[in-house]
Amino acid sequence: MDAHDLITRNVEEVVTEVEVEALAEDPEGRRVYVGYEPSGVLHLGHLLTANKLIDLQEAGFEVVVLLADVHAYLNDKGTFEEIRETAERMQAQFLAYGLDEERTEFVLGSEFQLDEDYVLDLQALALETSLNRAQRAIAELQSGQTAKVSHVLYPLMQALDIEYLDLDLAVGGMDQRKVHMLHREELPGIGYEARPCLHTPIVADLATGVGKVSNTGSRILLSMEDSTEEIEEKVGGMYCPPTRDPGPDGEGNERHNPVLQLFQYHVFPRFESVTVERPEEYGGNVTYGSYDELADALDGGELHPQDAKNALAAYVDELVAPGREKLAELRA
RNA sequence: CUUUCCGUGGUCCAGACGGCCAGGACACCCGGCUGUAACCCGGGAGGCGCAGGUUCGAUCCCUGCCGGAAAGCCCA
Repeated sequence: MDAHDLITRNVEEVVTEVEVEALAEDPEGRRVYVGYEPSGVLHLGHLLTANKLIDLQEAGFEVVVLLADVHAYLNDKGTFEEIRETAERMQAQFLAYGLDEERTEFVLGSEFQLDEDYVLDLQALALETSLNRAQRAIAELQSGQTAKVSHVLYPLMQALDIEYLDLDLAVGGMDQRKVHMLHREELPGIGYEARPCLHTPIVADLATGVGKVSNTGSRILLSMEDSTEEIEEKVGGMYCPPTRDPGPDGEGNERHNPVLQLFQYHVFPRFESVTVERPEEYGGNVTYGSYDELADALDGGELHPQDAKNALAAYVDELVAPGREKLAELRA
């Protein structure tokens, strides 16, 4: 796989193609980042962007992981002390998951976001940006809650981080695209150059298959701390019609097949092939060399959802195991 | 600081004259149906912000407190 394919595989949006193609010409030593609000336990959502970072690392990029403690603080996630503690655990889990320690730089937001230059640029950006524009870029805001001033500061800082971390590329889920667009539109206004961005897809709700909507926190959440048994149980409960393309639900919400999505975005990028173990009664073991082969088999009825789930649970377990051990170690 | 409005299961809402088991939707848990899940069917857990007062009796009326929202200037 060449650099460009590696950079853009499983990506939902590339902003812009031209800029990213230019990066792909000579990726060695380029800097890319993802920012995360520190969270004690990684879940599959984190790992989706982490997979992209691993791809980019393989393509020659230097990876910066921003542990956004100040952002978490602005989002009312606790005291700085608590937040930094979870940031440390988060870092350990990312390394256990497979980020190359030699080529990954972990940066705490507070290391530079409180510097005078940064703060003054933040004021400049605040002067440039309409309240409405900033408010629309806020990623997560509880439905009933009223926006606080901290909430509009949040996206402005994200935009500025990309400059201050001296990056060549920004990565985030589709939920971050508004922030990235704010960055691209407003940063030139204060004298900086906008950077290209990659947006990874957002996997549908594991329990219902509904995409985009909900965000109320799914019933099923697969995380680094799940035991093998918990993973089997959770995967067993996932929504999985025997098709690639489930129709909309009763309310007209678009649905996806999250079991297939996990194979596509989490399993195949990290394994050469996938072997589904099945009793003879159901046709015996089968091996798929690509996501499409597996998805076609499910869609065509040759692969039963239960068997697909059994295999998925086994692979997810393998992906999560190193991080799970690391967590146990940290807690001991 | 002052005024007004609001505070019912996890969430969003009902509720009455003060008394009758405080209802519903969605979510959640258990079981059935499916070789998975969903759908469907059956069952279940869970609530009146706090403290006083009035009353035979308060989730409902009164006072205070806590918490949330909006307003305060000019036009008058």
